[in-house]
Amino acid sequence: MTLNNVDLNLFVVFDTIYSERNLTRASEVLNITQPAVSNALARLRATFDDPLFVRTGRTMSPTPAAQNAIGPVQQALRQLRASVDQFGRFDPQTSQRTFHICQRDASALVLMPDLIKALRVSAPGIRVHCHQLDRAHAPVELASGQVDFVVDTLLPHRGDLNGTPIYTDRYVCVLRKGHPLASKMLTLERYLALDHILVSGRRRGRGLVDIALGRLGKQSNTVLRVPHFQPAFHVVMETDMSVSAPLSLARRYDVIIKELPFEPITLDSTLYWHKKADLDPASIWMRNQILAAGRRQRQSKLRRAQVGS
DNA sequence: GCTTAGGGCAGTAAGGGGTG
DNA sequence: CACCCCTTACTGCCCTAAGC
Repeated sequence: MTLNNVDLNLFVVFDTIYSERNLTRASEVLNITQPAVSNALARLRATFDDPLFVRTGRTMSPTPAAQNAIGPVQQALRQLRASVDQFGRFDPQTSQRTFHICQRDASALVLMPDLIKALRVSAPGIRVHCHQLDRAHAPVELASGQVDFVVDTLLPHRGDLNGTPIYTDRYVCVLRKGHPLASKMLTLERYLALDHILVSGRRRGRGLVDIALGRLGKQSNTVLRVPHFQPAFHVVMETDMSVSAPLSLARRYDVIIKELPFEPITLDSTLYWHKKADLDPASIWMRNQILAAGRRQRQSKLRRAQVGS
């Protein structure tokens, strides 16, 4: 028996006849005429190559083959009905869905604690898997469904992706507590004299800070290059080196924060998703959760203190 | 895009078997 | 034997594919 040649409605008829043990009552339940049920039963008999139900007095008794089939059929129908009921709905309280998010460590460090804290309350069954951002492959991964969301400053423009800003951050200079410059004004000369850490996922090329300094005809003294911010902060806290990092991230460490002594570098974090997920209730719900975490991030920044110069 | 032919399914009507 | 109820034959409707 191949399923593509079988009308799956026949299994609903099978289940109803089994429950009612009577074709006339089954027809009333199914809201079709009795001969229609009889014809459906004839097709079921041809499909299963078994009488399935035989008349014993005034009832239709199931054959051993029907007895064997009814369990799996009823289980399959239950699953189908549950799927139909769930279609187009998303209940965060009961969902077991896993969301895959590609992002850099900076946005993960800023967004995830707040996002996950909120999810543990509103959606305890939901899982979040964060993946390292590969900007070149991110659009393809979104299109294939391997990844649900990408958080990045800028993705190559594609018509099949949608994006909305989450929060805007700006770069600041980070020093350890007790650093010789901790209580001094950070001038451009003093900044250029520091040993710097460059955080970049790329193996070569200038960072945002050196691009800005380049416009002034200057260059920082970069002595360490790392792919993530977390090791950079730990090195800063143990040495007299400095790192230029997003303010919202710097605030999470016990460090001295100074405004950069040149043109401000802003960073617009954007949430990207594929257009095919536009109307997916689960995707809509998660987008709102991420955007809400971004809003809370902005509000907490406004509430907190000024940065030194 | 329209027409037509064919297949599948449900409905009606009639027939027939089983039961009380 | 009357009644219940299943099966069968026939009909009409709908959908799909092929041809133009």
